[in-house]
Amino acid sequence: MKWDALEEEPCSLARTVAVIGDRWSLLILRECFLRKRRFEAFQSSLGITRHLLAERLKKLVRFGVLRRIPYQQSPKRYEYILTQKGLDLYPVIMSIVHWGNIHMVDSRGRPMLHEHKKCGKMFDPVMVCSECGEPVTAKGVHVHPGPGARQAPTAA
Amino acid sequence: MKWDALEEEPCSLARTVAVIGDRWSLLILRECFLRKRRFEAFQSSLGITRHLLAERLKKLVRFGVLRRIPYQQSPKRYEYILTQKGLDLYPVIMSIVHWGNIHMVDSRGRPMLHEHKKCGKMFDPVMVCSECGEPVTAKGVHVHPGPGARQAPTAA
DNA sequence: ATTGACAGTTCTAAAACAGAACTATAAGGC
DNA sequence: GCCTTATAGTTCTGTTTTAGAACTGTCAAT
Repeated sequence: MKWDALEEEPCSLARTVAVIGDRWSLLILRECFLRKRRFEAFQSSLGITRHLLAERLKKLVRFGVLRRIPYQQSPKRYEYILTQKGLDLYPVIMSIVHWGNIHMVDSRGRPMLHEHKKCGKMFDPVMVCSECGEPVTAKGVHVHPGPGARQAPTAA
Repeated sequence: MKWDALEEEPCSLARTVAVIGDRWSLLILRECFLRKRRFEAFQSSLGITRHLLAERLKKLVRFGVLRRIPYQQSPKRYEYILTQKGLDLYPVIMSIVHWGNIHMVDSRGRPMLHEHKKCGKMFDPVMVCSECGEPVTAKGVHVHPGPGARQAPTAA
């Protein structure tokens, strides 16, 4: 299956994987959420090759996750900032970080702590139901085909 | 940077990307959450090559996300089920699906709807603070170095 | 004895990636 | 004017990963 085919799948997970499901995109987005914006900044803190970085940035711009904006004329220089679509990836990033915090840290503990400005405390993200506010677990959810489901009986 | 190096990074996101940050692992896990368990089932519904499927399953078992369990003797046959570590990826999967639902669906609408058994309603997942229960956004969070932070001034 | 189901393994060609060098534009120091 | 530095890429070559198809081994059913 080609990458392009993934985007066309009738599955929201597959389509999102087409955007962020490679080795570098999520790491680039991590840097974006840490307020990094420039090519050299991404390259030096990630250790990604320049070639691949240029390509990934193009991809993220093409998908509307980042916007490429000139920050000076002569010589023209651009920086990359998160669009609203990109900012909306925050729960994805945070849930990944949280899983890593629980299951992948070594004896030294978490590399980062997160403070919720509103309440002032260090917190973990919790996923709850938009309707009743109770936590959501795999076993507590029932799946139904939606209007965009594929007709053939294949998973979506 | 090699995949192995990713696992060693002092960053919970990087370490999690080492587990799920490729093109197929998340799709395999999607099938697991949809109660698929067997090699042939994964292969036929994903269209992944058998070679790569075998390798990815091994990787997920090695990381403790899946467990390989015999379901019959003679001939020996195995199936793959989610461990607790794997079940804990549910918020990651759901936040990815939700982002796709908002930003990647075509005119036909969502391929899938999710019902919260507890309240009986179709819902969206919402990420809230474990301490105060209020929703979490990128701008409402402040990041601090934790005990596992790298000493050199590099992003983690 | 033959077919089919299942869970893989092995092979070759194509695509993606790593690592390093190179290009283009301009500012600043001498 | 000439040299160095900064930034944002592009180009090149060799290695690794992936796609696609065919093949293996074990057993049950016909």
